[in-house]
Amino acid sequence: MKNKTLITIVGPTAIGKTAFSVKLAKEHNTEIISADSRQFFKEMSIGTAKPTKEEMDGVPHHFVDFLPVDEFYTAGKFENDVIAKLGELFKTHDTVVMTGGSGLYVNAVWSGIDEMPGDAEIRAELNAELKEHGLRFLQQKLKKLDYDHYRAMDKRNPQRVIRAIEVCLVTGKKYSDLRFKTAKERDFNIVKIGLTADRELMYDRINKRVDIMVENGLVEEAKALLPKRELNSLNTVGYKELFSHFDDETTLEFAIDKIKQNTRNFAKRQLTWFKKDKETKWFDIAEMDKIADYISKSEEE
RNA sequence: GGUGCCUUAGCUCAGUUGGUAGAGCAAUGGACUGAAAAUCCAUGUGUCCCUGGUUCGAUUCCUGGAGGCACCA
Repeated sequence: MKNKTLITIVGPTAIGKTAFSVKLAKEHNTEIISADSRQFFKEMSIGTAKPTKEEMDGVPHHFVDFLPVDEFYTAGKFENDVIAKLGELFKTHDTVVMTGGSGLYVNAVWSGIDEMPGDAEIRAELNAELKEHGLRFLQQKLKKLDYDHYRAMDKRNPQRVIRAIEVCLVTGKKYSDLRFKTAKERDFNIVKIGLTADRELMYDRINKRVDIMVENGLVEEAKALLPKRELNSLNTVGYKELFSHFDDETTLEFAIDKIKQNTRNFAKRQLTWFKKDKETKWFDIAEMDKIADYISKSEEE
């Protein structure tokens, strides 16, 4: 019988996860783990809708604002760091709330990620090869290293091809032999809550939030980060569109519309990802009052 | 008011020497185990502005009309 519980709130961006988690955390007198791969970074606040001090309302938030933008972070590290943090928090709390929209990171905490170490240098080399010789060249390379995976995967996705080669080279083993070996059993209960809304309402919330970000100084925040635009952390909706604008490729108005559009597309991708998990219980934001009941029932089991 | 050009998918436009049509973007759906707010894949029926005519058949040609743009007055 597990006596500790991690309540997880997932869902598309701008649906209201932050406000709800703070409320939930206060009710359970506990703290929040954020699983938002862009709110990690100290320099990115307005564009990531990072919760403000006021919004946090006294509830401690972990994994927010803890990395500089030039630090390379991964889902694997996140898993380790969060599990360690949970070990601490569960010493003094029976329940912890995790909230976030980064599906891969959430999954890493829920069920773990396979032991498939990477290497930044090798990846950089492979990216250079991609630029120089093209995707086909890398596909052939992977075909020799791991034919099974080559056959099964989406080989038109350069990121996937590179990652697979990278893992093969670093470990000396086949990617396909390392994958899906892990379905870690956690020593705490996991309650999975999904927040959703009608598409129209969801998009409306996104559009309005982008306008608010601009009012709050998103353009200035992005401008300050322009010199670091090549960093992975800044390949992010809300920033990349403004970098193009600074290049004089687009008007500010066009860039803002593009941010809204890309955010809407992103929200849809989040829904597609989260919907795959059959244990997640979905609630429309109009009926969030029913969630508390669901949680207490889940905890009794 | 005159002359010329334009009116085709949500938007920008291509096209059919007359056999009812297609690109880009958008949109929609999906994939995705260490870059994930990333990356990748799939999906195109729309009174071809309206009206009448010619024709076996018109979105395509002709008449008239409406709207837009440009130039001339």
